[in-house]
Amino acid sequence: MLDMRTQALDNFRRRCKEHGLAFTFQRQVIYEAVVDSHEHPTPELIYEQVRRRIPSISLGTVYKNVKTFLDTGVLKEVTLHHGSLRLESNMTPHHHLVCSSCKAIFDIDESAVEPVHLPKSALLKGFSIDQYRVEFVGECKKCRAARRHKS
Amino acid sequence: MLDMRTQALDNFRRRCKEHGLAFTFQRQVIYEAVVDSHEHPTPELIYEQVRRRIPSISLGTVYKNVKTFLDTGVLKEVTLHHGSLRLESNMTPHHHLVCSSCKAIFDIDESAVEPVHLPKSALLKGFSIDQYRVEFVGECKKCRAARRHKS
DNA sequence: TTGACACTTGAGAATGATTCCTACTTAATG
DNA sequence: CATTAAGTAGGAATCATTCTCAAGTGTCAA
Repeated sequence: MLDMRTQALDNFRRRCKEHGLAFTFQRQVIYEAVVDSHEHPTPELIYEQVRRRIPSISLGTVYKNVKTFLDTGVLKEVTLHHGSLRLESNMTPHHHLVCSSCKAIFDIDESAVEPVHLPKSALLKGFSIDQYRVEFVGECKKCRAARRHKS
Repeated sequence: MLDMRTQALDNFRRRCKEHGLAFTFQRQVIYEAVVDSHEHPTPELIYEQVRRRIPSISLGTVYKNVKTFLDTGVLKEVTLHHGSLRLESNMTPHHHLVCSSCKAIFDIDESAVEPVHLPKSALLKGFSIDQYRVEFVGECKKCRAARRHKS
């Protein structure tokens, strides 16, 4: 038990070093809160969890470190399109091509992708499935060109 | 040309009736702005477009009607998770099962879904693809049960 | 170990996205 | 055409997120 704690701490300390981040207690607790939560939490939820261990922590610190973790690749975000609602008028099933840099979204016709079957694990959980979409994430032509110019 | 306009208008008028919505000019212009934009626009962007035709329109009206369109199924949203950042600590490739009602997200192991090949259309557009994810959308056990109780 | 310096924290103000409220129109219906 | 339910503009209110700054802490070389 204590071993696991210590080990987790060491792991995180190493990870910070790898990513050039200073190790702080706040960071450790925030990171652990995300890992321990199996529900893809929001920053607000993390804040609630972390406050149990560090009552004086500020919401701003949670946001700042979440951002740092995202920037350095310690964590990921579920969707690249949080922040603002994006609308869709094509009501027929189709897939998406997303640029991770400029967030542009291109439609891909359903027929261009071979059908995906529902995984058994989904049905086991009592889920009813209405549809699925495949999201291909990459970099669009423009953004690639722009990045080359810089470097 | 004029025919197409008239036809589009009639189409939209019919669609409103089908969904029990009053037909208004604002609604028509907002809807057309979404359909004409091929970039999965934000409400703000729609607002800018619509203002060219109806300078007096208010942003609130755009939001309200977008919401109405979403509620009635005239439009869809690209992601169910705009609004707040959702974090991911599982850095290995995997897929998601999403409840359209409570927005819960469950992970599905990559091995549970047969590999999807990249569509040619993506490559044609000069896109470089890093990864893909499949998102299965449906209703979780809890939400289904809750809905049954109501009705 | 220590000191300098850069990075981090907490608190609150500021911003951006979205919803709510209200008084004033307008569309639908008979 | 009159009634009535629904929609509109405008602004205030709310929620999520970022920014600012003064005070505190981690890092690294000596």
